[in-house]
Amino acid sequence: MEQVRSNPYVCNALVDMYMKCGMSLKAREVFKCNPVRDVVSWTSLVVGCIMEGQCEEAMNCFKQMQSEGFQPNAISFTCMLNACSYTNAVKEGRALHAEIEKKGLHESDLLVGTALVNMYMKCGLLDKGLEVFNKLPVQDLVTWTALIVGYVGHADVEEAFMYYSQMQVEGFFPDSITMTSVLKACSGLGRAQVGKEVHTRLLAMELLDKDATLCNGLISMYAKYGLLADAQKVFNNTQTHDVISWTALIMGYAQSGDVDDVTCLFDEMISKGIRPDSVTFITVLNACSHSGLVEKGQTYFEAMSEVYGLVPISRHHACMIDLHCRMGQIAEAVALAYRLPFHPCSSMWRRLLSACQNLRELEYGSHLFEQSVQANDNDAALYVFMGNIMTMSRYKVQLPEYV
DNA sequence: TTAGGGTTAG
Repeated sequence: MEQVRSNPYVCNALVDMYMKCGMSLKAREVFKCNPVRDVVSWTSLVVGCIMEGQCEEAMNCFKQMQSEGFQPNAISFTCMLNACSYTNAVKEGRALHAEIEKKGLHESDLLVGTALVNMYMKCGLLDKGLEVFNKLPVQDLVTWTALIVGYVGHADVEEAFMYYSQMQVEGFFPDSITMTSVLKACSGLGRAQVGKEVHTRLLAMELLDKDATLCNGLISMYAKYGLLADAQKVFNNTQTHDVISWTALIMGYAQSGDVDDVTCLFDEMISKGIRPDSVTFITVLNACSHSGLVEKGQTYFEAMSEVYGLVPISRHHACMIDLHCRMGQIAEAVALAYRLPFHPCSSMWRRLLSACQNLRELEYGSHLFEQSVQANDNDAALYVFMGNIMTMSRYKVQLPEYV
């Protein structure tokens, strides 16, 4: 065993394995015992930190590696650029870019170039990402996809489609990762026809049988456009359904206002052995709220924690408050808000005050207004609601005199 | 002999 541990290659592989298995303490132990630490051992440590979401720690490791005299290479730069893109660390990313340019690594190594493009795009510096992309001596499918993903991620879907076309003109054939992003762009484009064309393309590429993400993306896209028959057809033609496929379909029906279909689908999902999750419940509770089904909503809300062990978050509570507000049950809505396990957020205060405005509830309104401005006195909407409540409740009180 | 690039839909 000692012989094995004294071999630097074995030590590096061990650090990498432990880090990738989430055993960072064990990895660090092996790292410390490594007789010949080098840029590879340090990089394994850096990658492990990034995988754990400890990007700041990754940057510290990178600096410490340099202070101990190890020069970063193309691989360590690539890893650090990833850390920057995860954390939006533009300043650090730019500093790495400068070092990379000094060494000419972006020109000699396409993986470094792609990581640079990706870093700028993820951080929202789209023009800079495009500039780096254009200056690369060569690009490949991954580099093009990084560019497209960047535009889609920042809701610039027209640009994304433009580069999707240009990529193909340049002779690069999209794969399932490219298409996942293109599909996401279709949902945000506002033109269902383009989505249908992408669907036809996916069928021709024979990607749908192999990729559940693409199928779910298609269901979701059709649901968003209100094309329920198309969403249902993709769902029916898909071999296996997970909670995401079911919820996407349920969302489509909820959007069309058909609460009976929503509850039927929910029951069917359960009967197939798929457990609903937090998002499924937000969808179902919203559907109940829009249809004014207080008791049904209450039943789902209780089942969420009692049957499925899910802890309601702010959005679930907001649905229940909204449900009572819609039904004019202001006392119940206020009671819910005061029983929350956290302070009501500003949208909840606004929802409650808006209900008071509609109901001309001066007493509840005044009380809620005081509470809400104590929590958030910068929200101008609260003052507007209160002004309206006062004006309208005065009208309500005076009304009998004029009748 | 060991470390690196693009996706995750509801």
